[in-house]
Amino acid sequence: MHGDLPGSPTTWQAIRDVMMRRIRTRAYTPGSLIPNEAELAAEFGCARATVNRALQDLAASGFLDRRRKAGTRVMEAPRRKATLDIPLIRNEVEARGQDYEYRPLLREIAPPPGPVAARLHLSGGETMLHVQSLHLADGAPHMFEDRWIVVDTVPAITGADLTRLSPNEWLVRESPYTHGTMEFQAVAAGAAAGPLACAPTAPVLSILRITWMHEAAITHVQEYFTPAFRLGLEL
Amino acid sequence: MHGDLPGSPTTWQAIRDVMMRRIRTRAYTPGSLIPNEAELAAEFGCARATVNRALQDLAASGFLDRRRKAGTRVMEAPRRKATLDIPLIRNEVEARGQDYEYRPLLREIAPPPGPVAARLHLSGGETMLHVQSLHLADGAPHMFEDRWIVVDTVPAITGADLTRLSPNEWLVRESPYTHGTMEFQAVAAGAAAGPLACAPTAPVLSILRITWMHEAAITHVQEYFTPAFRLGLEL
DNA sequence: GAAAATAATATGTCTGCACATAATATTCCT
DNA sequence: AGGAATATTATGTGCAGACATATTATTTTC
Repeated sequence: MHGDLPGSPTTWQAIRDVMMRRIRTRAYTPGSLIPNEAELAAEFGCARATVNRALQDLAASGFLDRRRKAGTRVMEAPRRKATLDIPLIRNEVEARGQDYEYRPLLREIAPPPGPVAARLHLSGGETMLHVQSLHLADGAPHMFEDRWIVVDTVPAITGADLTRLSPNEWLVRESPYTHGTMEFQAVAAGAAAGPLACAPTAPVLSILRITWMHEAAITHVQEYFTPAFRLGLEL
Repeated sequence: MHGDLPGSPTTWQAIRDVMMRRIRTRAYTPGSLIPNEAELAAEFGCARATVNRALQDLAASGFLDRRRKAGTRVMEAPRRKATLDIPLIRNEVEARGQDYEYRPLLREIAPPPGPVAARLHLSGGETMLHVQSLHLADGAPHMFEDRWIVVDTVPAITGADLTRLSPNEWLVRESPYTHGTMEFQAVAAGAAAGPLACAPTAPVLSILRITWMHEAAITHVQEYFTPAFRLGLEL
């Protein structure tokens, strides 16, 4: 069982990688107990704290399940988590080497429509900033966004210049959020067909995103991507 | 600047949470340097290693940028990464309190079509297992999957009983993967319309997933969800 | 004045030790 | 036998000290 570390430096990352390999290759099978920290420390020739750091990392990534006294076991269904970073549209477009352009289409103060108010836990009488805008890549429509912002939560938004900076970029910079939700679905382009220059029946990927500052809703955005768009991510 | 910890226990998580709050509330502004580890250790009245553990966690989460000698600064655009766990369809359905059912539709040995071969870096002459199946929730169609499996990479699959266990569940149990990719897009139901019992023009969410064992492709799956489906996740 | 050598600094990490905490195993008592 | 008290065990976390490493700042050299 020895021979995995050829006398190499015993950093906690190195130990994590060896353990990861053992999990992947099923040297440790799903559901089984792995040796305890003291034994592993002896095997790797390092301090127990170093093993502990490595195993904590794997547990945080969902590959191990650790419980005091019960020991450490390999997770049955290694809940593969895809980490999908949510880049600013600008960065996403520019990362592909394309030119980014932002075009504001509408800006008004209005009360929220029923579904928006409901999702944000509002009564419906609040003052909200309603913004529609189009994001372009190399001059072609890329994404149309329909956004509602709760003015009470982010008062400074009313004074923001949203002609050059997109509301999302402004919010990211000026208004941190504590949590939020996202929903992906496929819809017919419908009202977004005009700005996206596609057929109203064309299937488009739509993302609904809602963010919160503690119990106060910040914003509600529905994004409609151009029909050809594919959202890719690594596992 | 003191008074954040009322003499409470100084665990690294507590320190992380205090620092997180300072970032969120802009006590530390984006782009700015925060005090170094020694200073923070003095402030919190703990060892430097404890502060280090806390800051490493925040850096791993993307809130801080740390560099030797340069110090630690708050990330300009806290790249929020949504972690989307990829549950087995069975678990996803059952988590909603619905009955899960799996129905195999097709099973054949065939060479891969061009696009599949290209994405898996195959020549096109390989033996592959082609499987189509339908996943149902409470008796209604939920997802249709069209899967190609590289027999050379997973020889045992040819002997697997896929009439009761879905190929995905079999693969998760028997064949670990090293990495993979996912792509989301909106498409017209098309050929999936039959199994999903919807119009061929209905917009459906489609996920393309490819997994690898080192350089060898394992499987290529195209999943088509029922039109009403929304994929939700937390930020 | 430009390039090279040197110093200073902040983070990265390991070690050995101590004690805390949670969960299980064992013993003891009635 | 049943239940409560106690011991045992594996992980969780803290501490102080030491050295490694990357990067920037400073000084020296030609």
